[in-house]
Amino acid sequence: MALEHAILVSLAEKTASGYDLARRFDASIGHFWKASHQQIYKVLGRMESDKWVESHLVAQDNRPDKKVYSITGEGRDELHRWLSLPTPIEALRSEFAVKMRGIRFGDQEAVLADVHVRRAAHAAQLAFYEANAAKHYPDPASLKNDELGAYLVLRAGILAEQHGLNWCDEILQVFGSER
Amino acid sequence: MALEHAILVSLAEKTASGYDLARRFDASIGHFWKASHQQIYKVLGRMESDKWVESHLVAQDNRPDKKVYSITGEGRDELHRWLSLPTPIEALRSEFAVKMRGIRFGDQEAVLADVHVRRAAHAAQLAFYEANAAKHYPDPASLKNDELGAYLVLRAGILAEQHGLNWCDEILQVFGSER
DNA sequence: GGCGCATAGGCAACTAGTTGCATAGCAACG
DNA sequence: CGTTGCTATGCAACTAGTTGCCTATGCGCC
Repeated sequence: MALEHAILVSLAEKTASGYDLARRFDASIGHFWKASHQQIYKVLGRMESDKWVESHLVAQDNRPDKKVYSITGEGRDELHRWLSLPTPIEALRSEFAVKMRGIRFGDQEAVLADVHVRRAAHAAQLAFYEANAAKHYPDPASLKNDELGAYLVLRAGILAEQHGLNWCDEILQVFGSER
Repeated sequence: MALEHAILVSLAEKTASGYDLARRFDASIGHFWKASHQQIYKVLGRMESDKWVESHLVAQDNRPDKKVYSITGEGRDELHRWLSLPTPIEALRSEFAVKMRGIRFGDQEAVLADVHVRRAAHAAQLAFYEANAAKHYPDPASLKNDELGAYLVLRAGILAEQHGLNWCDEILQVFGSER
């Protein structure tokens, strides 16, 4: 499982409560690794027994108490070890691709309507990423070391959305329904 | 779950035994939906009780008997229904992206070596897809209706590998280790 | 004759992840 | 004063998928 390691990366960047992590997994990190808050709390518990992270309770004004987690030395060792491991090629699973493969067994118009919806979603996400890139990394040539990771995955997001957009355009072109 | 639907698409194209399906999920379909043979046999059993598929035993010479599955009318109805449903945006999960985000917490050289390995894998897969495309679809303009699905996902494969390749190149360029 | 390999089908145990729900404090709205 | 909504944490039950193992036929190789 890599959720542990995604959490380690996130906690290495900045300490956080389970709730904070859940929000990070809804936003920045969530663009390349999704996790529900239930899953996060469960895994945090296991990681704490493994001594990869430790927590302390923080009382807050006007809000419930929270448990702030931070990465331990052991956690950093594990992260370092994992980063040097060869990454297995991930099994990509695309329900959308399954549909495209089977398009001739369904209602072509309905499927193409879905393609249009996806195309719009890719375009919107691409615009969001590009605005982000322009705002936070106006000068990629002079990036600091601690910004490189976030920059690289933002670039991956941009490339991925362009890829998604291109494929949608090809599909629509093949069926001659560009509009 | 979409494995059922991936199997329905595959059986709608051509009847198959569980073993045949497992091989298809290792090859063509496997490029966008992975499944182990254990998972396939399990799901086929459920699909048969749901009347989406039916099987009959076929005795073979010099080989064990096999159970050949074919899609039923109900299965075709279900496939048709599913194809018209809006496709949820899939949660992409990239362990590799998690590593890139966390690269500063590990051994940079070791991680970049992994990037080189992945780059080579993408290049090889791209060459494989392109050879396939040249062989099977030399003239994309005159595709028959029953070839469109397979052609479109092959194009998706090509675009995806180019995307993977581009990202690896960007990473290596940022770290100035193109070699 | 033993070994590896391809074909063919499966079970059992486990892990990862999802869905649904529960609890609780406090703020803002009407 | 009740409802909605955000913060904050978590359990229970379930589903999907993985890992490891097993059976069996028959071929070719050494």
